[in-house]
Amino acid sequence: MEKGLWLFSLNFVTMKGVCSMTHTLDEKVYEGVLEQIKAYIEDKKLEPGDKLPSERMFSELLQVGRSSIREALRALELLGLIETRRGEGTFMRAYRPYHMVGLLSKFLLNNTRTREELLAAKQMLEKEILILSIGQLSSEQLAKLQLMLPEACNSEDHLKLFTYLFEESHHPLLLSMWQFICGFTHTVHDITYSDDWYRRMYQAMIKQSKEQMYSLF
Amino acid sequence: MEKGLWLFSLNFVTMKGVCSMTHTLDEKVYEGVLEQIKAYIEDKKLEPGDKLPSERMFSELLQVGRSSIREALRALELLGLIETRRGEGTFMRAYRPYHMVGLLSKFLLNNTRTREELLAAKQMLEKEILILSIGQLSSEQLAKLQLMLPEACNSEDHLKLFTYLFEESHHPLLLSMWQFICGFTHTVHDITYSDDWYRRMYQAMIKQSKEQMYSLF
DNA sequence: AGTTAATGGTGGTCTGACCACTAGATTCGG
DNA sequence: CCGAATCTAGTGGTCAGACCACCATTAACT
Repeated sequence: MEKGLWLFSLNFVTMKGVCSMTHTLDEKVYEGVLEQIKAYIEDKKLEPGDKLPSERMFSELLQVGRSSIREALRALELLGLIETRRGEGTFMRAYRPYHMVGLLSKFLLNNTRTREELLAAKQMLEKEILILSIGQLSSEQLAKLQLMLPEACNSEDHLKLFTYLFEESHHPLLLSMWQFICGFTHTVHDITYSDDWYRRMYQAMIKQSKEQMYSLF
Repeated sequence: MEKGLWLFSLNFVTMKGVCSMTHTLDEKVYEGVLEQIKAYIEDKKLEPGDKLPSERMFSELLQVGRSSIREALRALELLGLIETRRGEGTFMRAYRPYHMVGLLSKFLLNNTRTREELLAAKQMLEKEILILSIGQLSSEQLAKLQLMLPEACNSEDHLKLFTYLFEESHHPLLLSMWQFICGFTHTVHDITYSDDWYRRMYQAMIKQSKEQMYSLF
């Protein structure tokens, strides 16, 4: 049958220490499975959208129980690397950092959910993206930016403006972190900037002056 | 017996659509279990080191199969929230994101785009905590800080130094974010600062000069 | 030809069983 | 009486088999 060409090299001969140690001791099976699946993905050069073998197939290929396969797949799903559709199968998925950020934050915020922390983190991200954007925007982008300057202290406009900045700077990780925090601060009292603040921000952006930008915070 | 005071409210009576839908459709059982376990932890105020009920206990309490319990626990383990010891049980754990980080990094080695993003985010956090620390440290803390200045470009010392800063500033959210990112950059080539950099950073801290601090980046 | 019914494959879940391991109770020997 | 060896109950780790709900395809029927 030769079903094991790239096969699992761990076999648990547990009798009296006779144990073919391809794996470090105490390594759980699902961790080994994870390695093998990764190897499979790389070997077959699977890309987002491609279909993975079924759980039963993997189970037979790797010679481990289906539950172990499932635990490994669950890990990959948590990481946002695969997607499972009941009745269809398991598919590769484009890696999206926000998945990870959201997941993390969900638990991070259990211990640390003081308002001040969230606001500080949010402000930090906004400051950072402004600094990163300095000198990076074309005249067209600057014009767009000017149009987005809020006339009133409107939180929606604020959201739009910074979303635009994050997107144009091609930094999805920072964007997702910021968006997530915004999701929380939205309910509570949020920091609001004055109209003047936005104007000065825009001036600093035009003049490409980091000092002026920093002085805003 | 009254075993279900805070109990799971989903019960899958699958006969002919008689199904008490407390959960949104298509939610997987293990996701519901995750919520319940989280609620249990908060309700019982479990802290790092405390023991959780056994898998079989949870299975009976929540009226779901043990495998579903295990999938939820596996997720918590990946997130670094719990620790399982064979023959002993499942225990709470101080949050350490490195597990998930290690897993993820195995799958993202080749994505340079992601790598750059992570480094940028890391640097942003380090800059921020330095700024936040200015003027907040006592003379004793400054002395400690001075002792921690790395003589060589040592990544371990770097880690210690910033961990100290994050902790002293009582900003666990930023600390967690930073630690998480460090987990990634640890494996790959990391940004390193020169000895001189650390000295100037210390000088800026003493002089309480934001400008000097900013100029480091 | 177009609609409907049957089929096989898939992930999702539950059950029961066995293993290796640990800690505490029990027993034994001094 | 006390220390050491042993037994035991409970735990996580794993597997196998079974069922379910779901989906896509195919086969059958009108």
